[in-house]
Amino acid sequence: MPRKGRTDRSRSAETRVPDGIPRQQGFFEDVFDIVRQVPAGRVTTYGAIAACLGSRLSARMVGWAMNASHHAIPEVPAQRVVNRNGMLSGKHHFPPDRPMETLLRMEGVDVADDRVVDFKSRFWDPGQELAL
DNA sequence: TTTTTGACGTCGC
DNA sequence: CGCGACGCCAAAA
Repeated sequence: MPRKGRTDRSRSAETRVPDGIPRQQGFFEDVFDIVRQVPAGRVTTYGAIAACLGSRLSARMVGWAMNASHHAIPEVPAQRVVNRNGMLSGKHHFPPDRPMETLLRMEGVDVADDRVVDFKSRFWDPGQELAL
């Protein structure tokens, strides 16, 4: 199909549907989709998601995508995504009314000192689960 | 359009 | 064992 004169990059402004709902923007969708598949009470890491996407993407992109997760639909449980240390690195980015730590505790994940307790057990590998 | 940043990860010193 | 620098790709300014 013939590509219009504009570049693919500039579709950002056009990716918005008339309803006002921002459509998932490429790479973001992949990240959101994986995060949404993370079961409650479980956590995953940026690197795991990045690896699941093909390792070609850096873990940074995952974090960057999560930044957009706030306006993503449906809501993305970003609280279940932590760094490889199990630290709630993004808690500072959560709404004050709903701290990341609180959300995790609510799901049954014990958090102490901004770290997931027994992170290893709580870890949910998207690459392994989604490989089915 | 180019430049900077970004909720990380891994290698190096 | 602790701290520093680089890399990765994409989006926002």
